[in-house]
Formats: sequence, structure tokens, C-alpha cells
Amino acid sequence: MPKLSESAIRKRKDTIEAAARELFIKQGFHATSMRDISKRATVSLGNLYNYYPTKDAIFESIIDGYLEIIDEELKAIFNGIDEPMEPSNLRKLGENVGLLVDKHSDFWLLMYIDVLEFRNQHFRKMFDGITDRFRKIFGSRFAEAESRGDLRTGVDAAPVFTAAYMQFFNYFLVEKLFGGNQHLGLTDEQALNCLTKIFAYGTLSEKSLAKFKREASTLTA
Amino acid sequence: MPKLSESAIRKRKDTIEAAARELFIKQGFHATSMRDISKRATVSLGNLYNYYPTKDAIFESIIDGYLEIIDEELKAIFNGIDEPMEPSNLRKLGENVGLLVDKHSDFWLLMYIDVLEFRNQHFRKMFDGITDRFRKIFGSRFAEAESRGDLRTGVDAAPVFTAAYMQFFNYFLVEKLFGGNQHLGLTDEQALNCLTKIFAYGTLSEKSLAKFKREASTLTA
DNA sequence: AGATAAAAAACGGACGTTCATTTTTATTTG
DNA sequence: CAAATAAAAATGAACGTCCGTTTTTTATCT
Repeated sequence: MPKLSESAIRKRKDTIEAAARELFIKQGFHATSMRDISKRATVSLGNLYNYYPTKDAIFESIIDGYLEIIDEELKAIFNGIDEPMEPSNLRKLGENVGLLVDKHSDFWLLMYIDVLEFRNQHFRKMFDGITDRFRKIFGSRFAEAESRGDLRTGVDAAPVFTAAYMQFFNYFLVEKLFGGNQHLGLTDEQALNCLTKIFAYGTLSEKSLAKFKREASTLTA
Repeated sequence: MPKLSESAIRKRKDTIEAAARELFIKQGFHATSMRDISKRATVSLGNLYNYYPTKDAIFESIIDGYLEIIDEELKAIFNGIDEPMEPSNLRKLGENVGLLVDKHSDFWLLMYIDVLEFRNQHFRKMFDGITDRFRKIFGSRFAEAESRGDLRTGVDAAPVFTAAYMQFFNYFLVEKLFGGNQHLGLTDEQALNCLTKIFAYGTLSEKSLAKFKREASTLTA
């Protein structure tokens, strides 16, 4: 047999990783055997080792690929935000985080697998220095908002935005993976409104809030 | 041998569970064998099965015991809060949640094990209906605060308090388990101040904030 | 034929659990 | 008080299965 083309190899790997991902998510990493993966991917057991040196390597490859996807989707979300501290944009952030959690709920399970089995070595970058990253993306917007007097005195927008981001994430993860069905006692829509309001009122100046009064008043929790 | 006394059995089980807990946390559930547990607990392999019918049962017993402890500690925390929406009390809540996460960081790892291996069946109760529980604990305080005009119009204190609780939890969990070293770009103290301020300013009326101005002004992030 | 992919078989070890056996000890007996 | 008893506790070898990985064999292409 001649050497497979690069794309053919990539295609094979994709099917293997898809099968492995589904199994890891459904039954965990340790509970998933190489035989399970080979069966689901319709690849012989031995042949798996022509593509990956170890079982761990499959997991790592899945995560690396996934991280890229998530990274892009997050970038798209942030690109859609022109004025990060504006209430309507904060809410939009929440909405999009919700969609992201929903769309890739398996991904976050992999994160927990990583925490438990690999001491989070693959996912560390997700949270490490996240505030600085937001500062890089929105730094000038934050500064403008401050110079316009949109923020309460003494408020640094970057950690607030990060906190909002984290809160939205956590809300939907708890809803999706931890069985807290409507744990805020609100529908998702209401919860988004409630959280948005907290962060808006919590950090915006009275002057600025008046400006957004009309929008903000629609955020009835 | 006559039957062991109830307390002797409890003592034995405690040592077994302590050993198992340490191993589960260090290397995960599947990666921990019954032989590992028996060695660490200095109990013979077979004898383990005189105390627990299966390996799963050991895990379940650990969680049940742990849930009780955490439940009590949480109760103590909430008992120490007389006025839940007061900024200083919100901050105290955050501090205590931080201590709880720190003291029992292994417990939260078990929670992730439960999510992955048991579909969170043992931990569901942690988040299910949590807002209602807060309403039961602080309902009258929430009502009083509202009638005093401490809250912004339209703000329901219960989900806000829950959101604050969740945010504090998430903050410390990310710090402790997900390697987000100072992910808000702040020290823990500063982060507590920052988050407290968000929730205080986010939900308290101007009138009420003036009342707490002195305390609130010490919350410099 | 020669090279490479794919499949199958084989390997050594570890797994959860069982079980026949031995050890332990509170109670009964002399 | 000491010896015998009986029931429970403790043991560790053994069981059958499955694991990740390696090696060998077979099939498939230029």
C-alpha cells in the first residue's frame, strides 16, 4: 500500500477522534477502552496505534482540536461586542456564552476529565490570565468608558467584565451539567436579565445608567 | 468473634473511607483500585467487602458523609449572616466560601468525579432549588430589606444572593482547581472587594448605599 | 516486488469480586 | 478464673474478564 495522503490521514483521525470523544463524554476516559474506540470508529484495535501512540494522545488531540474551535467561537463572540460595558452587550455576552455552553456541552465535560485525570494541564490556558486577555481585547474601550465617566469611580472594568463572563459561564454550566434546573429560580431569559442588571448597576455610573435607562428597563427579571 | 460494636464498625469504615478519599482525589475513581484502598487503609482486600458491597458503595458513602459536613458548615456560614444583602455580610459570605473551598478542596473534586462517572446523581441536591432554600433561610430578611427600601425597585433579593454565592464559589474553585492563578488579575482580598461591590451596587438602592457608604468605601479593589 | 496500511492475535498485567480458610475474641462452661 | 465454644472478622489466593500495548500476519496498493 502506498502512503496515505495527508488529508486521508486527517480524515481517518477525525473519525477516530469523533468516536473517542463521544465515548469519553458518555462514559468517561478510564471507562472507555481502546477496543470501544476501535469498534465505534470501525478501525481495528491495532491500527489505532498507527495513528496515535497512546490512549492519552487521543485525548490530547481531541482537546487540542476542540480548544481551537472554542477559541474561534469565543473570538467571534468578543468581536460582536463593540462596547463591552454596555448593558445590552453584557446581556448579549451572556446569551452567547449560553449558546456556547449548550452547543459544546461535551467540551466542558472533557475539561472536568482533564481536571481529574491530568490535573487540568490541557485546560489551564482557558482561565490563566483571562483578565489580561480581556484587557488586551477591550482595553481601549474600557479606557474610553472610564474617560467618558460611564463607570463608577474606582471601578476597573476588566475584572468586572471577567467576572460577568465567568458568572454567565458558571450559570449555564450548572444548568447544563450539574442538574441545577433553574437554580436561580428563573428562566434562562430572566436569569440573563437579572445577572446583566447586577453587573450594569454594579459598575456603571448614575450618569451612564440614565443613558441606558431605556434598554436597562427592559431587563425585567 | 462476636459482632463488632457499632462504634468499632464506624471507626473501621472511617479509616477505609479516609484512605479511599485520599486516593480518589489524588488519582481519580477508576484509577484507584480496591487493592490500593486496602493497602492504604491496612485492611485486607477481601475484608473491604465485609464493609461495602462494591467499590461504588465506598464512593457513595464518602460523598454522603461529606455532604453532611459541608451542609453543616454552610449552615454555620448562613447563621453568621444576619442581614444578607448588607455589603459587609456579602463580603463575609465570600470570605467564608473561600475558606470552605480551601478547606475541602478535595470535596469539589469528588463532585467532578460524580459529574463524570455518575451523572452527578449524588451532588444534584447541592444546586437543585438552591434559590428556594435561600428564600427559606433569608426570606423574611429579604422582605424587610425590600420594605425598608434597601433594594432597587424590581430587584428580587433571592436570586441575587444566590448569584453572589455562586460567583464566590466559582471564583475560588477556578483559583483552586482550574489553575486560574489570580484570574481576575487581583489578589483574593481585592477580588472579594470587587465582587462584593458589584453585587452591592448592583442591587442596593441609592438610599441604602448611602447608609453603607462608610463600609462600602473600604472595599477598594 | 516492495512498501505501507489494516487486521488479527498475543502479551503481561491489573481489575473487581468471590470464597475457602484462618484468626480473633466475647461469651459460655466447668 | 481458665478453658472451650461459636460466631464473626480478617485474610489472601484464585477467578474470569478486560485493559493498553506490542507483535505478527494479511491485504492492498504502485
